[in-house]
Amino acid sequence: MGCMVFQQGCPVPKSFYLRPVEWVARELLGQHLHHGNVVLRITEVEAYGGAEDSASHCRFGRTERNAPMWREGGRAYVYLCYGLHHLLNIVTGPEGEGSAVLIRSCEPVDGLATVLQRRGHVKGPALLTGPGKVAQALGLDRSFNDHLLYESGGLELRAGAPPTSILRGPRIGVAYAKPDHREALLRFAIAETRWVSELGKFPSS
DNA sequence: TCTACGATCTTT
DNA sequence: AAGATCGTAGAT
Repeated sequence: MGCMVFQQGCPVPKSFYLRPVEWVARELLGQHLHHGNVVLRITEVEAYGGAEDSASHCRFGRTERNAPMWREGGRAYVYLCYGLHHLLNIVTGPEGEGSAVLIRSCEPVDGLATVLQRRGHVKGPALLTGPGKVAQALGLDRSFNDHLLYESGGLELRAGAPPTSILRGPRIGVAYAKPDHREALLRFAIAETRWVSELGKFPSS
């Protein structure tokens, strides 16, 4: 169970998600999100876990908004951020754990014309670095909240090529959290790609 | 009810 | 460096 590898193009099974959020986060790198004709390769993620994580939406316990996060892993948790951007999370762990992985950046694999159309006339229209851009490229809104990613139809996760090396650093935009959680190294990115936000905030090593 | 504030992105 | 823009959560 430590590492799960699937043949490329296969739907990722439910069991993949029912593991510690940090493992799932790392192994989501390289996997493919499918929605309609659009296919994106996940290049950057962040893990958020449990009621103890003061950076997580679950820090206040069960609420109406975070309900999907508390359910069984393998579903989407989509919410509106700053009143403007939809953010896509993938719920992990068993029912009641309250952990999820934020999808922060992706590289377009297919359906680029659709992505460009959805992005509009902004600079770097296909540079999907940042969670708001990812959800926009996939055409997601809150109607995808609670959607199961291991069932066919709609938004799906399928196996892609695993990365050869991974960057690890602190999460972005969680200044409000307690120091331990603010500084926790729970952001992961594929090293050999430019599809990563805030690259400078990884330890220079 | 009321109020403050975001797991952000874009332009200035 | 700041504005856009609104749902959520905690306070009243």
